[in-house]
Amino acid sequence: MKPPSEKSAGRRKSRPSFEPLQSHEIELADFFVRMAGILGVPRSVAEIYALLYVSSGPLDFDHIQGRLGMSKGSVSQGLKFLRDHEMILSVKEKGARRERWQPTPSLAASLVALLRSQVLPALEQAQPSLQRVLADVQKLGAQPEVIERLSRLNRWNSRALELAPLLLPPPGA
Amino acid sequence: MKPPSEKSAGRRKSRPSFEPLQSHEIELADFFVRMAGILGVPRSVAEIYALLYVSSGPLDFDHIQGRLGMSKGSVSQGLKFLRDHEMILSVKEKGARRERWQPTPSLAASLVALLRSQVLPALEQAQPSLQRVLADVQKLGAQPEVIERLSRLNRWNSRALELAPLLLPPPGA
DNA sequence: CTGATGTTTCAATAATTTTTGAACCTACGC
DNA sequence: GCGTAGGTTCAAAAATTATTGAAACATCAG
Repeated sequence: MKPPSEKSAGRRKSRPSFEPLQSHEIELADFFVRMAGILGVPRSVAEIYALLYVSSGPLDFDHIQGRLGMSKGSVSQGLKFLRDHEMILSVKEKGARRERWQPTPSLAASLVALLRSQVLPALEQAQPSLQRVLADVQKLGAQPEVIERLSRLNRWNSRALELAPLLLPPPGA
Repeated sequence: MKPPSEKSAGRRKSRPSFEPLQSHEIELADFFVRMAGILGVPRSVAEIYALLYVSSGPLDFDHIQGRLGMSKGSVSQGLKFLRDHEMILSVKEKGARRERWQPTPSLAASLVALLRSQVLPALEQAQPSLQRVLADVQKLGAQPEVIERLSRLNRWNSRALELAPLLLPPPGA
């Protein structure tokens, strides 16, 4: 029932025991959590990013887990998310086993990648769907007003798809 | 236990019985639900908007509830949300008791209002917080790299706040 | 007023999303 | 190869968010 206390941990593996977050770290995390929330990014991911953001050097897996007090699973998934969206970089020293992480230089670029990954697929998937809907209401002889609305929606979607590569340039360009 | 069947409803109040959604209506709803999801807007709200969007005239409370098959509570809250974000208008005929709803003319303006309401408060609230964080890390003598990052974040936030009124103009301007 | 219609509120429930942790991989140094 | 540090997976639990529906409220016609 009672887990071994931090201090009396066995000899074999001196459980490092990390500092709890400092108030400025918490405050920054709150900021990132809030912003992330708008885009539907989970709290744990935002916390990891915030920690890396205020840290002087790159941090490894165990430090992140220790300082944030979250589970391995969350850290692993969070890092995966941040990696996939090109928001962090691994800095592996030669001869070292573990990876260490830091934010990519540009937060702006990171946000663009994030937006891209959310919005673009939706726009692409919508295209044929919207065209079908428009065709349907035309066939069914709907009011001109409704047809006009749906036409406009279609045009918007097309334009957004054309513009997307410019506004949200893909990583390799 | 057994509710009175649709057809055999009592004389007094001929329960109207609304048509189920047609396939093109469902498809459009899916589109709006998807897009709304990106901004964290709940499904029921998106469905209401979609229905009004493909409907020829304004719809009243009962029609919305009936055709979408959702509860009174959801319809009420959904309409409140859409009203608050200026995404729908009520068209009450004189002498009529119930309100009837239709989308505002510009979906673009609606989206702007929505974004505004999500992003602006976050930016405003963040301002003092970010400044405190920056002050703290300076006082604590952090690495120049970290200080630089946080300075940049601060500048961004300030600029975003300045620009916001231009990009996301408030309703009355 | 009064009664009925139309709408809102909100506590309870349902649905969804996030987090956890233990089992399971994987690759590297030996 | 072998053992193990380092990390991933994923089913179950916890936390959060959305929906329901019955009761309360508001407003208008009579």
